[in-house]
Amino acid sequence: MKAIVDCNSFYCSCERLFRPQLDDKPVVVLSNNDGCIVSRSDEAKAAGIAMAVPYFMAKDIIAIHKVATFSSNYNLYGDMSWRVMETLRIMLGVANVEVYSVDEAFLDLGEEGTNDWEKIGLHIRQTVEQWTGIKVSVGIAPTKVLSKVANHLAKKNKIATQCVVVLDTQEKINTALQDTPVKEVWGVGRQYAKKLSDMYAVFTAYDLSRKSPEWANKNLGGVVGTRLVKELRGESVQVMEKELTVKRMIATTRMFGHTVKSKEAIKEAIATYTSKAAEKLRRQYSAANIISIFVVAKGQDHNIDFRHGESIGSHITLPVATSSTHELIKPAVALVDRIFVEGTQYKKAGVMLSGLVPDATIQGNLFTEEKHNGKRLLMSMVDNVNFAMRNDVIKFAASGTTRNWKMRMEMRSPRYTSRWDELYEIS
DNA sequence: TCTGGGGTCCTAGGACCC
DNA sequence: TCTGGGGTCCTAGGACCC
Repeated sequence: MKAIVDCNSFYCSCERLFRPQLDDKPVVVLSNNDGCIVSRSDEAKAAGIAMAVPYFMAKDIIAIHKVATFSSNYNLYGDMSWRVMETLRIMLGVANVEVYSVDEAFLDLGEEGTNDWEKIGLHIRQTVEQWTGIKVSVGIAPTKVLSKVANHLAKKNKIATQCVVVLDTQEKINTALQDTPVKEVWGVGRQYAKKLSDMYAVFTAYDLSRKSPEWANKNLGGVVGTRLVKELRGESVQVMEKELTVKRMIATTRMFGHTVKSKEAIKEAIATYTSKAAEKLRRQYSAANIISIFVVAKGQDHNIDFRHGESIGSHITLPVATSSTHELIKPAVALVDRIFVEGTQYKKAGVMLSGLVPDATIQGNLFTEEKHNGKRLLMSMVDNVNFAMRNDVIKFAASGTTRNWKMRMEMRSPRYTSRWDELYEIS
């Protein structure tokens, strides 16, 4: 059996840990730049605040219902996430926990059919809450996709289910699938949901489970759809990812706090994002072959995908893969000259590193001097100092010092669990 | 006036190789 | 007039996830 453990309104729950007076009050957390609402407590949902709405559009309803509002505090959420995952690893063994996202993990519960899955689910939920203070929902079923369905039902019905739903018989599975609109199935997004209902009269997860894998192969994106239907029918084809996987692409992209029209400011931002991306790169012991940048002008769709849109992006393939900030910054900043247009107001920029390889086995280049991924040791020291002291104590001059393009973050709570000078105080 | 920031997998088609 | 049969690698683009 597989389980998925999903933290309830994760970012809001983290904020409440240190403000228990907010426990039964509406709470929301905003995205970077205080742009949209990305996490809502049940009370905020009940007040009618939708997911992902722009903050400025929700301000009225927030005021009316006195909703506690926070900027996102990723240091806090990251640390709490680690505590939750560590609890699961201690309970089930490292090999049986697959961290799926900051607030979700799949568990492998083994195959014995005699287990009391409800009891196991409840025990997991209670232990995580007791050890970390974070409330979770647990879905248990024969496959990953079905466990997601179970989890969905647990969250929809917290009181009756005690946040644990088990689908261990075909009967329970069928009932659950009939209660689930097809668009809520994991792997069915907006496009497929529309196609399924408009063209094939598939409205519920149950309808989809009645289709054959061959049908899915033809009409639902090939092998992806095939796997999806098989999982809905109880055949486990999505295996647990046992090993820590390294990322194949690393991106750092941000909206600016205000629009920016000076080329120098754009270059500072690109240099800063490159430093951030390079840190992520070194954290997973990778080096990058390709560096891409993009900018988004004021009028353009801010959601534009950084891999597309030739006109605003540019990339360069490096002669030799590297993870050194200084070797990445120079070409990244040079790319700004290619795409910057004088007189344009920009609102967003980003850097993306790809063509990633392990930094221990970098392919040399016949035509360049061998440098051994220059200054790897120096970079490690910079990373260590920045980690131990404070973000960006040491930075590259190209990143600038004024940074008037930096994003807004006006309502962030203290980093209670990861900064000595921001510890929770009891008076 | 103000709308996030990351990631994944898969497929089709073109270039190129023998 | 006729014109093989495999491969691989890369890129662009489409879908999805949180």
